[in-house]
Amino acid sequence: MPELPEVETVKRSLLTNIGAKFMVIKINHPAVLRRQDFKPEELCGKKIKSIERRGKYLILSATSQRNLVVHLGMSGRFFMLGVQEQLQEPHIHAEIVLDNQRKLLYQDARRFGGLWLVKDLASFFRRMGKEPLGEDFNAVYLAEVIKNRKIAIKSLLLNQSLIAGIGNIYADEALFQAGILPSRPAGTLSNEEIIRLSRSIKDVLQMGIEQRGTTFRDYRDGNNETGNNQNNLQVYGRKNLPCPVCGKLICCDRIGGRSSHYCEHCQL
DNA sequence: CTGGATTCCTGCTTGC
DNA sequence: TGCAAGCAGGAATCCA
Repeated sequence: MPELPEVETVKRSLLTNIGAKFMVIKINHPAVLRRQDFKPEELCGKKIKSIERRGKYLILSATSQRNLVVHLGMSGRFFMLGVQEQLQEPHIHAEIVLDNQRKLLYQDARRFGGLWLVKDLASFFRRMGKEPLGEDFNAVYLAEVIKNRKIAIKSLLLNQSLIAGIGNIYADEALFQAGILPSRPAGTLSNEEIIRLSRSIKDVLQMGIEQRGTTFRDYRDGNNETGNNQNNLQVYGRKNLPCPVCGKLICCDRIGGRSSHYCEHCQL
Protein backbone atom coordinates (compact mmCIF):
# COMPACT_ATOMS: atom_id res chain seq x y z
CA MET A 1 0.00 0.00 0.00
CA PRO A 2 1.90 3.01 -1.19
CA GLU A 3 1.86 5.71 1.48
CA LEU A 4 3.98 8.85 1.82
CA PRO A 5 7.39 7.10 2.07
CA GLU A 6 6.64 4.85 -0.90
CA VAL A 7 5.45 7.72 -3.12
CA GLU A 8 8.44 9.81 -2.02
CA THR A 9 10.74 6.93 -3.00
CA VAL A 10 9.08 6.61 -6.41
CA LYS A 11 9.46 10.35 -6.87
CA ARG A 12 13.16 10.34 -6.00
CA SER A 13 13.88 7.39 -8.27
CA LEU A 14 12.25 9.17 -11.22
CA LEU A 15 13.95 12.57 -10.83
CA THR A 16 16.49 11.78 -13.57
CA ASN A 17 13.63 12.19 -16.07
CA ILE A 18 13.26 15.90 -15.38
CA GLY A 19 13.94 17.74 -18.61
CA ALA A 20 12.82 14.86 -20.80
CA LYS A 21 9.95 15.42 -23.24
CA PHE A 22 6.70 13.48 -23.33
CA MET A 23 6.50 11.76 -26.72
CA VAL A 24 3.58 9.31 -26.63
CA ILE A 25 0.82 8.86 -24.04
CA LYS A 26 -1.05 5.59 -24.38
CA ILE A 27 -4.02 4.91 -22.08
CA ASN A 28 -4.78 1.19 -22.28
CA HIS A 29 -7.56 1.21 -19.70
CA PRO A 30 -9.59 4.43 -20.01
CA ALA A 31 -11.22 4.01 -16.59
CA VAL A 32 -7.93 4.83 -14.82
CA LEU A 33 -8.06 8.36 -16.23
CA ARG A 34 -10.02 10.06 -13.47
CA ARG A 35 -9.97 13.64 -14.62
CA GLN A 36 -9.12 15.26 -17.88
CA ASP A 37 -8.67 19.03 -17.85
CA PHE A 38 -6.88 18.61 -21.20
CA LYS A 39 -6.31 15.85 -23.73
CA PRO A 40 -3.43 13.43 -23.05
CA GLU A 41 -1.89 14.38 -26.41
CA GLU A 42 -1.44 17.93 -25.13
CA LEU A 43 1.42 16.66 -22.99
CA CYS A 44 3.31 15.48 -26.07
CA GLY A 45 6.29 17.62 -26.98
CA LYS A 46 6.29 19.25 -23.55
CA LYS A 47 9.16 18.92 -21.08
CA ILE A 48 8.90 17.48 -17.60
CA LYS A 49 9.59 20.56 -15.52
CA SER A 50 9.37 18.98 -12.07
CA ILE A 51 8.44 15.75 -10.32
CA GLU A 52 6.94 16.29 -6.89
CA ARG A 53 4.87 14.60 -4.22
CA ARG A 54 1.87 15.86 -2.28
CA GLY A 55 0.48 13.43 0.30
CA LYS A 56 0.25 10.14 -1.55
CA TYR A 57 0.06 11.84 -4.97
CA LEU A 58 2.90 12.01 -7.47
CA ILE A 59 2.94 15.08 -9.73
CA LEU A 60 4.75 15.34 -13.06
CA SER A 61 4.53 18.95 -14.19
CA ALA A 62 5.07 20.20 -17.72
CA THR A 63 4.94 23.78 -18.97
CA SER A 64 1.72 25.81 -19.39
CA GLN A 65 -0.34 24.20 -16.62
CA ARG A 66 -0.12 20.66 -17.90
CA ASN A 67 0.26 18.28 -14.94
CA LEU A 68 0.07 14.52 -14.79
CA VAL A 69 -1.02 13.46 -11.30
CA VAL A 70 -0.68 9.81 -10.23
CA HIS A 71 -2.14 7.99 -7.24
CA LEU A 72 -1.05 4.41 -6.69
CA GLY A 73 -4.04 3.35 -4.60
CA MET A 74 -3.47 -0.10 -3.14
CA SER A 75 -1.54 -2.00 -5.76
CA GLY A 76 -0.35 0.67 -8.18
CA ARG A 77 3.16 0.91 -9.62
CA PHE A 78 4.67 3.75 -11.64
CA PHE A 79 8.08 2.86 -12.96
CA MET A 80 10.41 3.33 -15.88
CA LEU A 81 11.86 0.96 -18.42
CA GLY A 82 14.12 1.32 -21.43
CA VAL A 83 11.95 2.32 -24.36
CA GLN A 84 12.66 -0.97 -26.15
CA GLU A 85 12.16 -3.20 -23.09
CA GLN A 86 9.10 -5.41 -23.11
CA LEU A 87 7.40 -6.64 -19.94
CA GLN A 88 5.06 -9.61 -20.06
CA GLU A 89 2.91 -8.39 -17.19
CA PRO A 90 -0.82 -7.77 -16.86
CA HIS A 91 -2.57 -4.56 -15.78
CA ILE A 92 -0.31 -2.06 -17.54
CA HIS A 93 -3.00 0.61 -17.84
CA ALA A 94 -0.88 3.44 -19.26
CA GLU A 95 2.44 3.84 -21.07
CA ILE A 96 4.27 7.12 -21.49
CA VAL A 97 7.19 7.26 -23.90
CA LEU A 98 9.80 9.94 -23.20
CA ASP A 99 12.50 11.30 -25.51
CA ASN A 100 15.31 10.03 -23.25
CA GLN A 101 15.12 6.41 -24.37
CA ARG A 102 12.80 5.59 -21.48
CA LYS A 103 9.13 4.93 -20.96
CA LEU A 104 7.02 5.21 -17.81
CA LEU A 105 4.52 2.44 -17.06
CA TYR A 106 1.47 2.66 -14.85
CA GLN A 107 0.44 -0.77 -13.55
CA ASP A 108 -2.40 -1.36 -11.09
CA ALA A 109 -4.08 -4.73 -10.62
CA ARG A 110 -6.81 -3.56 -8.24
CA ARG A 111 -7.36 -0.21 -9.93
CA PHE A 112 -7.88 1.76 -6.73
CA GLY A 113 -5.35 4.22 -8.07
CA GLY A 114 -5.63 6.47 -11.08
CA LEU A 115 -4.29 9.23 -13.31
CA TRP A 116 -5.46 12.82 -13.39
CA LEU A 117 -4.66 15.43 -16.05
CA VAL A 118 -4.80 18.60 -14.00
CA LYS A 119 -4.39 22.28 -14.87
CA ASP A 120 -4.91 23.97 -11.51
CA LEU A 121 -2.92 22.04 -8.90
CA ALA A 122 -3.78 24.42 -6.07
CA SER A 123 -7.45 23.76 -6.63
CA PHE A 124 -6.93 20.02 -7.04
CA PHE A 125 -5.14 19.79 -3.69
CA ARG A 126 -7.19 22.40 -1.82
CA ARG A 127 -8.59 19.85 0.62
CA MET A 128 -5.27 18.17 1.40
CA GLY A 129 -3.99 18.35 4.95
CA LYS A 130 -0.52 19.37 6.07
CA GLU A 131 2.58 17.50 5.01
CA PRO A 132 3.61 15.56 8.13
CA LEU A 133 7.33 16.02 7.42
CA GLY A 134 6.94 19.78 7.01
CA GLU A 135 8.00 22.19 9.75
CA ASP A 136 4.45 23.40 10.20
CA PHE A 137 3.32 19.92 11.17
CA ASN A 138 4.04 19.71 14.89
CA ALA A 139 2.40 19.07 18.27
CA VAL A 140 0.60 22.42 18.12
CA TYR A 141 -1.06 21.55 14.81
CA LEU A 142 -1.84 18.01 15.93
CA ALA A 143 -3.42 19.30 19.15
CA GLU A 144 -5.54 21.69 17.09
CA VAL A 145 -6.99 19.00 14.79
CA ILE A 146 -7.43 16.51 17.65
CA LYS A 147 -9.30 18.93 19.90
CA ASN A 148 -12.79 17.73 20.85
CA ARG A 149 -12.72 14.90 18.32
CA LYS A 150 -14.29 11.64 19.43
CA ILE A 151 -13.06 9.57 16.50
CA ALA A 152 -10.39 6.91 17.15
CA ILE A 153 -6.94 8.48 16.86
CA LYS A 154 -6.02 5.84 14.27
CA SER A 155 -8.90 6.89 12.03
CA LEU A 156 -7.98 10.55 12.46
CA LEU A 157 -4.40 9.88 11.33
CA LEU A 158 -5.79 8.35 8.13
CA ASN A 159 -7.84 11.46 7.33
CA GLN A 160 -5.98 12.99 4.38
CA SER A 161 -7.67 16.36 4.78
CA LEU A 162 -5.95 16.73 8.17
CA ILE A 163 -2.56 15.07 7.56
CA ALA A 164 -1.55 14.10 4.03
CA GLY A 165 0.20 10.81 3.36
CA ILE A 166 -0.28 8.51 6.36
CA GLY A 167 -1.84 5.13 5.52
CA ASN A 168 -2.62 2.01 7.50
CA ILE A 169 0.96 0.80 7.96
CA TYR A 170 2.55 4.03 9.19
CA ALA A 171 -0.47 4.90 11.34
CA ASP A 172 -0.08 1.66 13.30
CA GLU A 173 3.69 2.08 13.51
CA ALA A 174 3.50 5.71 14.71
CA LEU A 175 0.93 4.85 17.40
CA PHE A 176 3.08 1.97 18.62
CA GLN A 177 6.17 4.16 18.84
CA ALA A 178 4.16 6.79 20.73
CA GLY A 179 2.69 4.17 23.10
CA ILE A 180 -0.91 5.08 22.26
CA LEU A 181 -3.73 2.63 21.54
CA PRO A 182 -5.22 3.09 18.05
CA SER A 183 -8.76 2.96 19.47
CA ARG A 184 -8.26 5.92 21.83
CA PRO A 185 -10.73 8.72 21.15
CA ALA A 186 -8.54 11.46 19.68
CA GLY A 187 -9.72 14.09 22.16
CA THR A 188 -8.51 12.05 25.16
CA LEU A 189 -4.81 12.33 24.27
CA SER A 190 -2.72 14.27 26.81
CA ASN A 191 -0.31 17.02 25.76
CA GLU A 192 2.60 14.65 26.34
CA GLU A 193 1.00 12.02 24.14
CA ILE A 194 0.35 14.55 21.38
CA ILE A 195 4.00 15.61 21.49
CA ARG A 196 5.15 11.98 21.34
CA LEU A 197 2.76 11.21 18.47
CA SER A 198 3.78 14.21 16.37
CA ARG A 199 7.39 13.07 16.71
CA SER A 200 6.70 9.39 16.09
CA ILE A 201 4.77 10.23 12.90
CA LYS A 202 7.82 12.03 11.54
CA ASP A 203 10.13 9.27 12.75
CA VAL A 204 8.33 6.35 11.14
CA LEU A 205 7.81 8.22 7.85
CA GLN A 206 11.47 9.29 7.75
CA MET A 207 12.57 5.72 8.47
CA GLY A 208 10.27 4.48 5.71
CA ILE A 209 11.90 6.86 3.23
CA GLU A 210 15.41 5.90 4.32
CA GLN A 211 14.50 2.24 3.79
CA ARG A 212 13.03 3.05 0.34
CA GLY A 213 9.50 2.11 1.34
CA THR A 214 7.64 -0.92 2.65
CA THR A 215 7.04 -3.79 0.21
CA PHE A 216 4.35 -6.00 1.69
CA ARG A 217 3.32 -7.39 -1.64
CA ASP A 218 2.83 -5.01 -4.54
CA TYR A 219 4.90 -1.92 -3.90
CA ARG A 220 7.81 -1.14 -6.24
CA ASP A 221 9.78 2.10 -6.72
CA GLY A 222 10.41 3.95 -9.98
CA ASN A 223 12.98 1.33 -10.95
CA ASN A 224 10.47 -1.47 -10.29
CA GLU A 225 12.47 -2.51 -7.22
CA THR A 226 11.17 -3.48 -3.78
CA GLY A 227 11.74 -1.48 -0.59
CA ASN A 228 13.29 -2.65 2.69
CA ASN A 229 11.11 -1.15 5.42
CA GLN A 230 9.01 -4.31 5.84
CA ASN A 231 11.97 -5.58 7.88
CA ASN A 232 11.63 -2.67 10.33
CA LEU A 233 7.93 -2.88 11.13
CA GLN A 234 7.25 -3.26 14.85
CA VAL A 235 3.54 -4.13 14.77
CA TYR A 236 1.97 -3.92 11.29
CA GLY A 237 1.33 -7.38 9.88
CA ARG A 238 2.69 -9.01 13.06
CA LYS A 239 -0.54 -10.35 14.54
CA ASN A 240 0.20 -13.03 17.18
CA LEU A 241 3.95 -12.43 16.90
CA PRO A 242 5.86 -11.13 19.94
CA CYS A 243 6.02 -7.40 20.61
CA PRO A 244 9.61 -6.30 19.91
CA VAL A 245 9.63 -4.37 23.20
CA CYS A 246 7.84 -6.54 25.79
CA GLY A 247 7.34 -9.90 24.07
CA LYS A 248 3.56 -10.02 24.50
CA LEU A 249 1.69 -11.10 21.38
CA ILE A 250 0.64 -8.32 18.99
CA CYS A 251 -3.15 -7.82 18.72
CA CYS A 252 -5.11 -7.06 15.57
CA ASP A 253 -8.59 -5.45 15.69
CA ARG A 254 -10.64 -3.62 13.12
CA ILE A 255 -10.87 0.10 13.74
CA GLY A 256 -12.80 2.22 11.28
CA GLY A 257 -12.88 -0.74 8.92
CA ARG A 258 -9.07 -1.05 8.91
CA SER A 259 -6.96 -3.81 10.42
CA SER A 260 -5.11 -2.24 13.33
CA HIS A 261 -2.07 -3.77 14.99
CA TYR A 262 -0.97 -2.88 18.50
CA CYS A 263 0.56 -4.15 21.73
CA GLU A 264 -1.94 -4.04 24.57
CA HIS A 265 0.88 -3.94 27.10
CA CYS A 266 3.01 -1.15 25.57
CA GLN A 267 0.20 1.06 24.27
CA LEU A 268 -2.27 2.84 26.58
C1' DC B 1 -19.76 19.46 10.78
C1' DT B 2 -18.88 14.60 12.44
C1' DG B 3 -18.39 9.84 12.08
C1' DG B 4 -19.67 5.53 10.31
C1' DA B 5 -20.87 2.46 6.42
C1' DT B 6 -20.53 1.37 1.63
C1' DT B 7 -18.44 0.99 -2.84
C1' DC B 8 -14.94 0.10 -6.18
C1' DC B 9 -11.35 -4.11 -7.71
C1' DT B 10 -8.23 -8.34 -8.13
C1' DG B 11 -5.50 -11.80 -6.18
C1' DC B 12 -3.99 -14.24 -2.35
C1' DT B 13 -5.44 -17.09 1.60
C1' DT B 14 -8.52 -19.99 4.01
C1' DG B 15 -11.64 -23.73 4.73
C1' DC B 16 -14.55 -27.41 3.43
C1' DT C 1 -7.17 -31.35 -5.26
C1' DG C 2 -10.48 -27.88 -6.37
C1' DC C 3 -13.43 -24.41 -5.74
C1' DA C 4 -15.91 -20.71 -3.34
C1' DA C 5 -15.86 -17.51 0.17
C1' DG C 6 -13.27 -14.25 2.83
C1' DC C 7 -10.17 -10.62 3.17
C1' DA C 8 -7.14 -6.63 2.11
C1' DG C 9 -7.48 -1.33 1.67
C1' DG C 10 -7.49 4.67 -0.26
C1' DA C 11 -10.69 7.72 -0.95
C1' DA C 12 -15.13 9.25 -2.71
C1' DT C 13 -19.81 9.21 -1.56
C1' DC C 14 -23.82 8.78 1.05
C1' DC C 15 -26.48 8.90 5.17
C1' DA C 16 -27.90 9.68 10.05
